[in-house]
Amino acid sequence: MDRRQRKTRAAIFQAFNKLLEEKHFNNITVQEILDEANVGRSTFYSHFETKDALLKEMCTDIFDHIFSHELHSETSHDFSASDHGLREKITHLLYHLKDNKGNVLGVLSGESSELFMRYFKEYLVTMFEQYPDSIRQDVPKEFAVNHLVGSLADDVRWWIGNKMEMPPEKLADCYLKLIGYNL
Amino acid sequence: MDRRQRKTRAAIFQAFNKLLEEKHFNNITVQEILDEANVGRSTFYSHFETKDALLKEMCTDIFDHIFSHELHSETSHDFSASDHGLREKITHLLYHLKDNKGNVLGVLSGESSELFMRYFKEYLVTMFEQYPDSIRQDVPKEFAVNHLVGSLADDVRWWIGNKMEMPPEKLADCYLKLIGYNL
DNA sequence: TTTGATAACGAACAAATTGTTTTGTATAAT
DNA sequence: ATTATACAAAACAATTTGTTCGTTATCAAA
Repeated sequence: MDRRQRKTRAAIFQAFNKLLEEKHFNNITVQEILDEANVGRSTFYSHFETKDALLKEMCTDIFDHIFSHELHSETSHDFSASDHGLREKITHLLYHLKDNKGNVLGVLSGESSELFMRYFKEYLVTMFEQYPDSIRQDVPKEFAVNHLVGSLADDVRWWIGNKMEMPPEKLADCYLKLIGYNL
Repeated sequence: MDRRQRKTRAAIFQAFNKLLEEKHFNNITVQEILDEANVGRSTFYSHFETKDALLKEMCTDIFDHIFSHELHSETSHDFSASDHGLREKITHLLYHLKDNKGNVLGVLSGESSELFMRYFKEYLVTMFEQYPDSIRQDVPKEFAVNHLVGSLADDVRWWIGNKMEMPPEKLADCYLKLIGYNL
């Protein structure tokens, strides 16, 4: 990709993210993004079809980044114990979210988290399916998965809304306690 | 309130709700609402300042209705056992949601549930505060409440999305199991 | 460094949408 | 029956959207 393209794309993302921290998605005009990013109108529309598409691409960008790290061997954050458990997986995920604080704060802490949350949950569903033990058998599976994913996503949103003050290990611990995950 | 006002207000609510079942809030124009409700443009704006205000008023209308029933003595749905427990409270709430299926389906099953969920959670917070026993002590209280409220709201959304097939008692039971509420 | 390609700019544009205003008609409450 | 006012319809300015086009600036490759 051309350096110029990367530059504008980054500028638009950054501007959009900043605006999302201040106001709702619906109330942000393309013109505001243009002014904030110092980008021409035609340039914007050569990159993104609509404002919705922009949000969508920004979300996938973030998750592709975070969850690609998630798949690698974990060399950046060292855990003393094994890293195959759900607890470690969640902790790891939270660390990556924290590393990308600047990118997720706007979309996830603001009032426009709806779309972002949808994507987030999609990824979480696949994550939980790797841990069948976490899914209780005494309730319908579909319900159980929805509950695990929904509550984790919501807890994470709360966490981000609180400036990620709580340490990742602590959040993971609290979450696992509340879903009755005892190992 | 004038009968004519009630009539238009109801027509607008119904039209808006129908449209919400079909498409996202953002993509619904005022003109579509007018056509669906057979209401003049000036009339609409004499009732609601904006489209956002319309959604907001519709949400509060629904909740005021549901939760006012919630406060009454429960004569409509008969529970054999006592009705002071969290389990009964939740079951009761679900019944009322089911009674108002026509009003909540659009706002809560569609893609625009964000705002509705916010209101819903506000009411749920006050509900849970009436049941201190449900809030675990081994995690920060704020976190625990957020988790209980968020997951219940999310479970209810899932339930509504599934056409409320699962019986209220069953849903309440599944939820209480997953939050580790053992009576 | 030159050169060809292409990305960005800026202005102007039509189309859609919003929210307001006005005038005349219909319907409510008393 | 009378007075209030809610409604409809149409016209309106103001925003916003998404497109087009001619020009300039920047990149990558030779």
